[in-house]
This record gives sequence, structure tokens and C-alpha cells, in this order.
Amino acid sequence: MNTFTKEERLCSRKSIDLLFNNGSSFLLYPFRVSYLLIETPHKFPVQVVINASKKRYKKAVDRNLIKRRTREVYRLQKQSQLYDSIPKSDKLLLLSVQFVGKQIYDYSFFEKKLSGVFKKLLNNLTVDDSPSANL
RNA sequence: AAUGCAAGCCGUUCUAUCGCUGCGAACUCGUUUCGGAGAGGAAAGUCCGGGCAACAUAGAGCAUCUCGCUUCCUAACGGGAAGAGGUUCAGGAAUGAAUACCUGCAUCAUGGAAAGUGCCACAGAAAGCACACCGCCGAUGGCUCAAGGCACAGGUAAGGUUGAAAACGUGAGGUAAGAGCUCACGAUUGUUCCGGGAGACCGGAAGAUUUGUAAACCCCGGGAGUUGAAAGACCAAAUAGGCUAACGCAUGUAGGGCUGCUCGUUCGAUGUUAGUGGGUAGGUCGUUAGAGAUAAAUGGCAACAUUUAUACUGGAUUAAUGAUAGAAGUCUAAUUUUAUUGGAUACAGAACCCGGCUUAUAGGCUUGCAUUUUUU
Repeated sequence: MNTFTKEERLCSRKSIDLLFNNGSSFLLYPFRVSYLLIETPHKFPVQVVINASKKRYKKAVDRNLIKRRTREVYRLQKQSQLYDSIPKSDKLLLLSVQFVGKQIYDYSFFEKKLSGVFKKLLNNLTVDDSPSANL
């Protein structure tokens, strides 16, 4: 399903603080991604927050455009590239996607880059998991 | 018709697929189906003014900030309307000439310089009670027998130089030379009188003639309590702990206080059940029907007011109102000739709500004024 309801978005201020203080992160231009696994069970495996900083983009119109494009791409790709590949567990993945590009790119660029982000994220998750599994 | 200026208005549309946030309806009550709604003229800047809310508050004064021609409009304003006056520019007419007259456009933080203090660089003799540099005169008095402007007293702001600004302007009389000293035409006036106007002010007569600066301090008059929807009101899970009651447990126990110790005395858990206040996550309200919009009539020069009629769902809260593809429209360039191809399609995104101001804005429309050209 290509839905993107409120349940899939990260809205709680506490969770967001937790994510940015304790989560791991990597940069894959033009996105900065932060993520954190927590034990709280949830209806969806991932909650995401999409972000474009006011410091970087002064105009509200620009920020809206960035967030809308990112959200649209995420909505269309998440099921096939993220949800299906993620290992089933009680854990919830908190995710932040922050746009840090120097300019605003067109839709196809977003499509390509975000799919790269998903691949790297899944790779990082399995690497993080494996040592803990050994212990 | 074109161009320019000013004012006002509009500021892309349709289809398909996949979504987001409210609302309504249906039932098989599922984050199911159907229906319908979903950014602006500035939503912006947060520069003013209000509503609303909490807190503060006897009254008065001082300080601080702010506003400043008049009348009116408004909930209010630093906003708006209509006027008054000044300044600049243009045109016209008059005069011997002019700073004077008339008309129009633009523009002005436009209270007070006669309450006081200060400042006015450079230049210049002098920058405000004219300490006379050059010049003019030397009538009157002095020197001298006399003549004589005489490095005598003195008179003089007409002329010169400087400057942003030079002591009312121009002309005539007058005089030794000059001077509002006198006169004519003007200028200014916070002096008096008369007349007009609601008032700012205007007109007339008489009198007077000591620059500018208050966006220097200052004086006068009006206004301002503080904070800002993260205001504020309410509901409230789980967990932990607080309090109360009952039961249970003990010879009132374990343990503690008083004491050097003992006695004595005093405090007194841990469990179970029920109740309860505070309060966290989270949620609800505040929150979108209004000092509102549109139209007509009436009153008013106008801003605006009154009456009647009509229609009325943006409401998010890590923050919706979208994404992609195609087509059309508009503007524009080239090819070439009336259709192709390319490009452009602005400024910009509600965050409690209103009234203003300011700033940004592709393109289009309407009205008015000015100029040019064509036709009659």
C-alpha cells in the first residue's frame, strides 16, 4: 500500500529528542539520515520525520517543496525497498531524513538518491545487529 | 491607436494515476465504501493599532518611551477622508523692477526660536546688543593765517570681498555721505482693533521691523501597566511514590529516638483491599460566523455610517492543502509565412483573530490625465 498516514510519521517530541541525541547517522548527499531502534512495539515497523532546515532554506515555499518531494518519494518506495526487507521484530525504527542539498533538485534525482539511502540504511542495520546477535 | 504616469481589479485552466488533512452519510463497524471541502493579495516583514487571556493595579507625582497644522471617520491607530498653510517646479498675466498676483502638478515629523542654554565648520571685516577690512563722507567740532581730506575726532551698512545664510526688497525723495529717516508698491509679524469661518486660518485698518537651527538640549500639549495562544481553561492511562480507612501480623514485632548502660518511656514499618489529592505521557477546548463579505437604498464633498436582502465548512499542530505525466491558454523568439519549433508562465505558503502601513510581484484588464500620430 502506498499510504502515508500519521501513524507512519514521527510526531512525539520526546522520541525526536531521543533519536537526535542517541541515534546513529550517516550522510548520503543530499540527505543526512539518523536512525535508532527502540523496544516499543508499533503498528508499522518505521516512523519517519522529514526535515528541511530553516537556516539553509529561508523561504517557506522552498522548504515546503523539498519536504513534499521527499515525502512523495518515500511514500512510493518505502513498501518495496524498506518494509519488505526489514527483519521482523517487536522493535520500532525511528528515522530522520534531513535534506542538506545546496539546491533544489527535480523529482527523478530525489527518486534515485532516496533508494540509495534505503540500501545503505538496511546494510547498516544488519551490521549493527550481527555483533549483538553473537553476544 | 500608441506611449508614459496615477488609481483600482484579476493574477492560469482541464484530464489521468497515486496520495495527505478535516467534514457528512452508509453499512457487513473496517484507519471499509461513497459524497463533498481544503492558502494569499500580499498568507510575507512583524512596523503600528485593537479584540481576547493571565497577572498586576487606592489616588497622585517623577522618570522613560512615543505622537504633534485643523476638522471629521473609526473599536483603535503612528491609519484614512476633506481642508488650511509652507516649499519646489511649470505655465499665465501685470509692473520701471521684484521675493509681489493667478492657475496647476508634486511634496512637507507642519506645536514652540518673544522661557532658558547651546551651536553655526571653512571662508569672511563682521555669524547677531554689527567693536567698520576696503570704500564713501568729513556737514559739525579740531589742526591751520588760509588753502587743503588732513595715517584728527568722528559719521556711514549705499557699493565691494566671503559664505548655505550678511541684518526687510525695489524705486524715488532726502543727505556732507548715508540710513524705514520719509514716501509708493510689496514682504514679515506669537502687537492691537474690525469682519468672515466649526477650526487650522483668511481679508481689511493701525503699529512694529533683532538670521537660522528644536531630525541640539529643552519647553508645551495628548497617549502608554506587563506579558503574548508556547496566553489560558479542562480531562487524564500506566508506573512510582504521598495521604486516609479497614483487615492482617506481632505480648506493639524488626528497627529507631531520649541515656554512658539498664529499666522506663516514646515513635513505629514491611503485607492485602478499598478510597483519595497532586501530577506525567497523551488528549479536548481556546480555534475559526466575523468591529466579517457581496449587492441595493438612504445620509454625507469624501473617508464612512445606517437599513434591508443574499450566501457562508481552510483549520493543520515535527504542521495537511500535494506529486508525476499529458493537453490547453497567455506572453515571447526564431523559422518561415500563418502554422511549426524553442523558451518563459511572477512574488510567494495560513499557525488565535481582525483594522492598517510597508515591501515583493511574470502577465493581463478597467478608468482618468498628459504627449504624439492618423482619420473626419
